[in-house]
Amino acid sequence: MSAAVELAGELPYSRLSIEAIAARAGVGKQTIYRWWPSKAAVVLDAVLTWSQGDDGDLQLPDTGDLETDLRAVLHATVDELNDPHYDRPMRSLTVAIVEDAQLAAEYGERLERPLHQAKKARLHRAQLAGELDPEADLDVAVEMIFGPIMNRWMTRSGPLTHAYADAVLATALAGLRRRG
Amino acid sequence: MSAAVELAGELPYSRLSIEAIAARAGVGKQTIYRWWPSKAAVVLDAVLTWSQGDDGDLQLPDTGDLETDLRAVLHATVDELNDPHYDRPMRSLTVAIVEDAQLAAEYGERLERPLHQAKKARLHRAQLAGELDPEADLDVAVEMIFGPIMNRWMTRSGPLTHAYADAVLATALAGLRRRG
Amino acid sequence: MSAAVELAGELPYSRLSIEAIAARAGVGKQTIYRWWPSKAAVVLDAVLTWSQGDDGDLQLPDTGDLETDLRAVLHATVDELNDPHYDRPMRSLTVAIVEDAQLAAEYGERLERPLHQAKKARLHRAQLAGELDPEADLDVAVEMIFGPIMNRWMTRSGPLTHAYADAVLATALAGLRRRG
Amino acid sequence: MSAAVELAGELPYSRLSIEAIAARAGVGKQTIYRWWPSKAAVVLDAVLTWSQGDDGDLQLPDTGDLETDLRAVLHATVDELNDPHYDRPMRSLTVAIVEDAQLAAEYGERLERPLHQAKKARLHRAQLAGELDPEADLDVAVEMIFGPIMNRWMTRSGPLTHAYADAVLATALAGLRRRG
DNA sequence: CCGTAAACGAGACGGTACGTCTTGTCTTACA
DNA sequence: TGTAAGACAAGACGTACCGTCTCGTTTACGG
Repeated sequence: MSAAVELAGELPYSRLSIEAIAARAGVGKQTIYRWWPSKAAVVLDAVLTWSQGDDGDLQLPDTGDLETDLRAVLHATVDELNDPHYDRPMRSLTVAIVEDAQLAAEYGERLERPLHQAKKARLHRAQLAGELDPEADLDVAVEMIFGPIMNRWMTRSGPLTHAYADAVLATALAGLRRRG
Repeated sequence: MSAAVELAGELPYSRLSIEAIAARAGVGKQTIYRWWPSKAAVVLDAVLTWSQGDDGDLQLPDTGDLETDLRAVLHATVDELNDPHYDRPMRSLTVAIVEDAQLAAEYGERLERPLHQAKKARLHRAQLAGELDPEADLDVAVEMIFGPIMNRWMTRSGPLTHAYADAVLATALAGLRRRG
Repeated sequence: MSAAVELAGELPYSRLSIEAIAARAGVGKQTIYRWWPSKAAVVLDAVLTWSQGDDGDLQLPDTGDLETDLRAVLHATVDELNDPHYDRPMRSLTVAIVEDAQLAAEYGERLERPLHQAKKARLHRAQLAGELDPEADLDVAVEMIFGPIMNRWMTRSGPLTHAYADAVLATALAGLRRRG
Repeated sequence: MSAAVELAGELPYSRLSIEAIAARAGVGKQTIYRWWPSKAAVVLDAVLTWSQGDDGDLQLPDTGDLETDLRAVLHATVDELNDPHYDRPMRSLTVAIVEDAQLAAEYGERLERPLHQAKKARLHRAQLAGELDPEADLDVAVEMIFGPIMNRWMTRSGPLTHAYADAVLATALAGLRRRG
């Protein structure tokens, strides 16, 4: 239910109760327990449902210039991460994932992997176009670009700005570009 | 109290109760509430106490070859992150940090920043030695190297191996090295 | 629950905890709070349940001789008050009543009044038979007979014996008998 | 300390805490524990201190007419019992007495007995004057007169009025007067 | 078109933990 | 030396939720 997303947007994960979700949804507790094994699973499904609009555009933009395209994606990502409506439910989900390996696997399968594949596909096209080193490991490459940003978001180790995203992107691409 | 670390090593954060910590420490609950405002703060102090041995060696190795030195540090980091005795309390702390901006700030101040400074100092020496681009933003540089690894640890988005660390390091340094 | 009576028979009221009653009854604390507003109310209901056997015999003996009948009742009352199994829960209930006017009202309604009415009815029959002054206020009369005994029990201002009860009864009846 | 009386006048016994008494008196808790073994003992001493003004007039009025004199005493007693400033601390003390036989003994010794003796002395003079049966047990007589009133006060089994006191007194004296 | 069974809302239940309060003991620091 | 101040271990308070378990009551499908 999307009632879970509402509440996840209002409360930190630890304050989020199945009881409250059920009440908000106008639903008996048992109905929730019938369909999900844990609060974490509810949150995962809630976030999945909520972000299902994204599922269609599993295609990153491709103008022919990788850095331009990725910059657009990173800026959008940064904007989302700075938007409380996205930030709060996502933090709840992240908490669940950090605690629970089982859930992390399901999250990886259902939400992260498709996104990862889309990013990797864009990098692969760039590699074929000679923009990137043909030897580069593209899984690592995706994580070089997005990992530092996600890490800064999670730990709030610094301000999450377009400028930061640009710096990360520039450095990562510099390391990934064709040598020699 | 280090009794908190013990329990944090046995249970996920959500199952970790102040009641249990107090009982294990042979202490009244009120004593804990007197000194810490929340479970999260207890966990932070517990981890700080526990890792205080590290506080002295705020000096990264310096053999003259940056990549060798960082590789050693990253391998050690990866090994720690793969050790359940370190992983479990650290995940508890991470959960607390993801949920609570206040705590994240305190964590940044007391544990992360000194480590960050040490890493940055090593990079700075490499920059002076001409191993890195003199224009490079070293804060970003540190996060380029450690961010992807921490992110993979947290989200378990892939195996956390020495090889992965090496790949991240190589790519990051390639992007940071002197151009032209 | 009659588990409350057990505990009320073992501990003074101030040491009697809802936690302990719940544990002894094999019941969650919330279940008690759901049904009773306070420890006092639990004790009242416990005593009511426990003494419900008495509810049927709301008829005092009537041999035709009032003093004989009342003596029997008073002796039984004194014996009960001297029996720890009765004394201890009853003291708990009394403490609750002395402290809490609300509870006193409910106690009066549900336990004391029926007993009072039964006593008054016996006195009324005696009054019709000419054993008592037709002008006597029978509510006062009941309290003249039982009040001093209950007061001695509560305050332990002296030994609570059959002889004492007899002396009270004799004096009270002397004051209540037909004048002239 | 008379600070205890203040608080006993504001709160029911169960809410009265040694901590609060100490704080109100500007005194360390330990100082209280040094001098009194329990909260009950503090309350007893507080009430004793507070009512020590009465200690002098251990003489009941003696106009020559017993009923008139006792009526005056009973009316004063009833008025006190209906005055919250007296009622509340006294209820606290009563609760302590009902629960604790030890304290009841001390209370009997230090507060109740002198009053009882004064009442008994007045009855004794009446007995000598031929107003009462020379055979009457005066201890019982005192309790016949005061017991019903104290009992009605404690249990709130009915309104505590001058009229009630008069009725009790009249009945008791009727039973105690010279027979034949 | 109706009987029946699944899923439902509601919410009581035995429990665990919360964060607060008080108890009686023990320690510190000042006067 | 004695006292206020207050930390401490212990444990009860009353509340919030947990996950399980009946309860009737809708729906909605197969006979």
